[in-house]
Amino acid sequence: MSLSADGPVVPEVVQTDAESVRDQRRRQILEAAERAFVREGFHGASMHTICAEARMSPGALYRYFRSKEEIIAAIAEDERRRAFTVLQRLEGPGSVVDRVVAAALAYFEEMERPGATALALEVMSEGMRNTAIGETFLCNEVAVRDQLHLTLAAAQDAGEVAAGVDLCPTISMLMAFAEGIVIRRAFDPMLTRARIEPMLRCVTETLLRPVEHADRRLG
Amino acid sequence: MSLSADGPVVPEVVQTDAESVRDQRRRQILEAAERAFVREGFHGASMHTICAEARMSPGALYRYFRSKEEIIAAIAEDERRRAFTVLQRLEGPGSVVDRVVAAALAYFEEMERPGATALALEVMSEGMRNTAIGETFLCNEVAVRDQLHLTLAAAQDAGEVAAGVDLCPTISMLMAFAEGIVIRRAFDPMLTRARIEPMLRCVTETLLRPVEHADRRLG
DNA sequence: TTGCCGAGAGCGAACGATCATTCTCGGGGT
DNA sequence: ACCCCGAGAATGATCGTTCGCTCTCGGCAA
Repeated sequence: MSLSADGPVVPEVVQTDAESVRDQRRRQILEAAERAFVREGFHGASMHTICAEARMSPGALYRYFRSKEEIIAAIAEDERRRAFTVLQRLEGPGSVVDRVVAAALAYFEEMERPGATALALEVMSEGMRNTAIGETFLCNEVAVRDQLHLTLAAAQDAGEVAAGVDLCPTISMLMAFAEGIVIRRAFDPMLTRARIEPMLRCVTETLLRPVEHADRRLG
Repeated sequence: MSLSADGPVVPEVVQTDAESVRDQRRRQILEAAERAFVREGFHGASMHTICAEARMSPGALYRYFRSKEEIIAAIAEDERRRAFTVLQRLEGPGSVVDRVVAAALAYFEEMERPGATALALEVMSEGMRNTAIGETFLCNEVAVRDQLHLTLAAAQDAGEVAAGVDLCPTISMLMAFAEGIVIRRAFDPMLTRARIEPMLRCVTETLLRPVEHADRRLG
């Protein structure tokens, strides 16, 4: 990065600070916008509301974001990045079931942030239409699915997942279950982590075991 | 209701026809609004768009609905009613697992209607804020939960569901799973009924079996 | 039959409010 | 001196809603 070896040039600290100030302003706006969107939705919240929430004039705000759409896109991308981060748990220690459950629990914890679920629902709604936000959302879905596939395929090779399990629909089921729990948790205070975990683990084990077509009854 | 016993008054048939025409217009508007909302969301779609979709002028439309909010509420209530209807499957023949799975499959079929999932997501988003639509949504959630509780409690009394199963969180899990599958299906064409059914059945059986705390490994 | 009547459906321009965005301009740092 | 930042008024567009008007149609007196 240093262009000259000895000249005092512009100290990197200053440049970093300057960028940091700009980034800080952007983050301030994004956090304000997030609060506004949680309260009133992407289309329900006006720029004036966001400005008020960020304690900024429209003129100032528009120096950092070119449009409302750009703010929404940035927030959707943040959401994407955060959701994807929990998949690091897939590379931790323990059995494959342990790791999948750990990732799911981390996801639930992540979504406990106030309004996180409301925001996710908003992103999903937007994702159903063919907007740019939808692109981001679908891209993330594919990335999550790929990551899960890598983990489960390795576990299957190692004999930890039954050979007869068709991974793709199984992954869909796991993702559906996790997503469904997140949404339900927003309305249902009974769904604590302590109550979720054993069932989640049980279901995960069931899904990764060989398919049993025999008609079973409870004993 | 009849003020005179023998007078010819106004024949009821005429009145019925008049109401039918009005109901037909209302349904025409609701269907148009639904299409518009699916395309652009509750807040994204304007009354002009809805009017164009319904081939009506604003003046005409406002004779049938007092506000946009009223249209949204009517659509949310339709959604609620439809979703609740599938629970009739809980009273059909077969084991409790059969019946729960049948209800879930009926729900998936119901949600295959174009845009149904988009609409449901929109209703959920709105439901997260404390609007009147949220009231409708939560009311429906409770009704579904109660109905499931009745069925499962009866099955538990009959010994068909393990006595150790805590029904309330189990019901939450079942609902979460079903809802998650519906949402995922909107993005994932792989989730056909044929692929879903065995896994759904397997998971349902697992959830209704006694909790096993012992650490199990695949054989 | 003809002509007039009132009711209600429907139309589309128009309303005030609010939307996202831009313009103008004063103040502070270099 | 310059320059960029930020404030806040102003912009045209669009929002949900209303208003004044026309058209249609059934009933009734002549």
